[in-house]
Amino acid sequence: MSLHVYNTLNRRKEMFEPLQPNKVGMYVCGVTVYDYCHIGHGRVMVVFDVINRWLVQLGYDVNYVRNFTDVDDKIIKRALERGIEINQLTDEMIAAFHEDIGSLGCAIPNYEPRATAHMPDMVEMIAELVKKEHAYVAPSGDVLYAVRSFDGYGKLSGKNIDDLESGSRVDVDDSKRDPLDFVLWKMAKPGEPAWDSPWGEGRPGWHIECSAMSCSHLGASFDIHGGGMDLKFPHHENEIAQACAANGGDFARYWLHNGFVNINAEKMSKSLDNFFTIREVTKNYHPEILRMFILGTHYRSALDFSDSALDVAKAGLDRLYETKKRITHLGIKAQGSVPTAELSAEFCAAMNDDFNTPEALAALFDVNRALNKALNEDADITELLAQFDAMLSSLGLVQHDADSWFQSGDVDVSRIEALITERNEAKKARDFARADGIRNELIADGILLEDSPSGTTWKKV
RNA sequence: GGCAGGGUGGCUCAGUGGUACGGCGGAGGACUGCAAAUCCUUUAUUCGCGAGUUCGAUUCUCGCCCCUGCCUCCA
Repeated sequence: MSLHVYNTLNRRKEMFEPLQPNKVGMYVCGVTVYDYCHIGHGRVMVVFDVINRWLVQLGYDVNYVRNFTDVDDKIIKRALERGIEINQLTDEMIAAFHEDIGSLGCAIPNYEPRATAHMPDMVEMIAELVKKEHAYVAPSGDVLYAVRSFDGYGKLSGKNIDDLESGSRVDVDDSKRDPLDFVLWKMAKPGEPAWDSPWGEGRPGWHIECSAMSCSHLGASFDIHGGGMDLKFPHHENEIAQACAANGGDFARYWLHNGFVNINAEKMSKSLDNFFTIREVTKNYHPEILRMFILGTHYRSALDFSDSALDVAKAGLDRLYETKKRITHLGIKAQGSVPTAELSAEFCAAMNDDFNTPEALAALFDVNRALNKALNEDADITELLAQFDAMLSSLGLVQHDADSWFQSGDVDVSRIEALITERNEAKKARDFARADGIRNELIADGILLEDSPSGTTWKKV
């Protein structure tokens, strides 16, 4: 079965066919860098990391682009509050972003453009829109996009302009020809960061940067554009209006949107102030647990965040690491990568069906069980191990050393090892009272000893 | 008000026109000096409620109830 993806544009699953055979251009909306990433951001990054991995697994040459919004009102405000330069803030947050997202096991995209590095592209696109009369200069001096000048406006989000206005919460602004018109170029107030433009010193509106950066890296028409569900309207709608009107291309052909992360059945967001940052959560839970948690639910569904959900994710991940640990201790290594044709049919079908990671995980656990069974029976595991490995790397899971997975934290390793040696001697002498005494002593410290034919190991519990 | 998505066992999460995947948890067993891990067996006559279509619906249609989201910055 070939890859099918749910395309928000047409509200159905479609067979995925890239513009150029074997090549995929994918743009994902990144973050505005004024604060640390929360779990919701983490979800987007993990989801599209897995999508990227799968496209690569399918043999596509993927050009993955993810931007940083490093000019914006919130950034200006935050820098002012902290009394630091804007660049200092954005550099700091970009570094933190890389740390956080990297800890989640996400590969770095091919390009990570910053808005401030693409001013000429934006100015050029705005000029084109003005020239084609899709944009106009308002009395305030701001350049606005005229939504009614673009026929397809509302197609992505399934809205029409008149409906939007009837029940609208859109601010009425006299300088706008239509309340839904949005800013392309914003005139700078004194003290604000500003760039030159034919309309005076100012800065770009939020939406134009993604149109300009995606087209500049991927062309006027490209394959995939992704992001969180909340960006569907107005951000992505506006991106389409800008890019299509300016370039005349298709812009993105497949629009992929991931669902929200919820807290107590409510959307996690900055505005509701009910968010957890990645670094907060990973203080208590290994980041890979967060990744497992994210992949346990289909990317388009809502994901309910709670400690108990993370505990469940951890339990599942532990199970996979147990297998890896057994294999590691037996000194067996996987032989290279597995071509897609040889990957488990169930796993492939799941991933090809709009990246159904929960179902893919079910296939993974089936292989996990088969592998342990084979190990118990001392059978040949070459094939199973290759499958196991390929699935894990497709999902970006179990990427750490198995022993350190179970042994992380503050522990006195030499003391544990000494006690293991002492206990082994006691066992040899059939002094089980002493042996159990040692084990209980360690259990009190959160250290669990496990005997196996290949020796005694320990882990933190 | 408009539009969109959802309600599946103790929890979680898939899925399908022919009585339901996986994980966690529970129970029993094998293995073990005992454990742990692993494996095996078991744990929903049932998929929000009502009606319809059908030989047959959790899956399709209609109505209802409830939840969430978008319509303003937001991943």
